[in-house]
Amino acid sequence: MMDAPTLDLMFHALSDSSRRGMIDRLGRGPASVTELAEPLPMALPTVLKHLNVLEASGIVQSTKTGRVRTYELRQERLAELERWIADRKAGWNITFDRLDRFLTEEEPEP
Amino acid sequence: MMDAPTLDLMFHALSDSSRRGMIDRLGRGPASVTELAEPLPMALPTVLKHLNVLEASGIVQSTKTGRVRTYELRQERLAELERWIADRKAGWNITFDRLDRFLTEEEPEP
DNA sequence: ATGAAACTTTACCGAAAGGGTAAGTAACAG
DNA sequence: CTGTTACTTACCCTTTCGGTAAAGTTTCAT
Repeated sequence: MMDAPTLDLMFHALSDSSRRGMIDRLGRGPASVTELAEPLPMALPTVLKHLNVLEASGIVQSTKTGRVRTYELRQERLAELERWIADRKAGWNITFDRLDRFLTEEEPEP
Repeated sequence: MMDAPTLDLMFHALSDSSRRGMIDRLGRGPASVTELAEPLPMALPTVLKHLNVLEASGIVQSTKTGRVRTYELRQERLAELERWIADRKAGWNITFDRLDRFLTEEEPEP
């Protein structure tokens, strides 16, 4: 069960199209800062900030080897988010309606 | 296929726990502004802003009857978001690996 | 016709977000 | 040991965000 602050960070991380672009890129395998920055129309330090946001949210993970830092996607985290949405999308309507009918002793549906 | 600005709005809408609380509430059926505001520790105008954010993103929809405005969830939109995440979670790795092997005429896996 | 209920609008505030420059450090390549 | 590559840090600037109070509007009940 993901807690509220984590959900804040993850959804916020996804709310920017540059960051989503990086995620798309990482979907095809790990990449360095420079590789991730290359298609983006912004300065390197700005890219770094985006990557920090992504990593702080847990969507992405990085390790440094020599002078290059390599980022990779953490699909499990995306899976958790997907689950969160799936739960809301479904809605608890039917279940609660049935429960309510049961508790109030009304007629079952025809 | 949802466009970038829409994704921005939807993910941003979900990045606040008060707004997610409203979504949870709406998962059990439509509700008025007052009902949605009731559990939240903030002034009405603030709640209104949150609802506007949710509605602008398309996650929620409202109609006014008399003096009360009723909000309801739009699960289709959540379904679209879920799909977006699912696509990234899966990763295009396998497909591209196979394509790459095919294009470069390497040996197939043992 | 009056008043309460249920929003709505306006105006303002402090903090955080997204962007940039400039300068700094760390590891290679020669 | 010097230059270059690949990040990293430190600030600065502007816009957006979440929140407020106060005043306005529209309905509904009496």
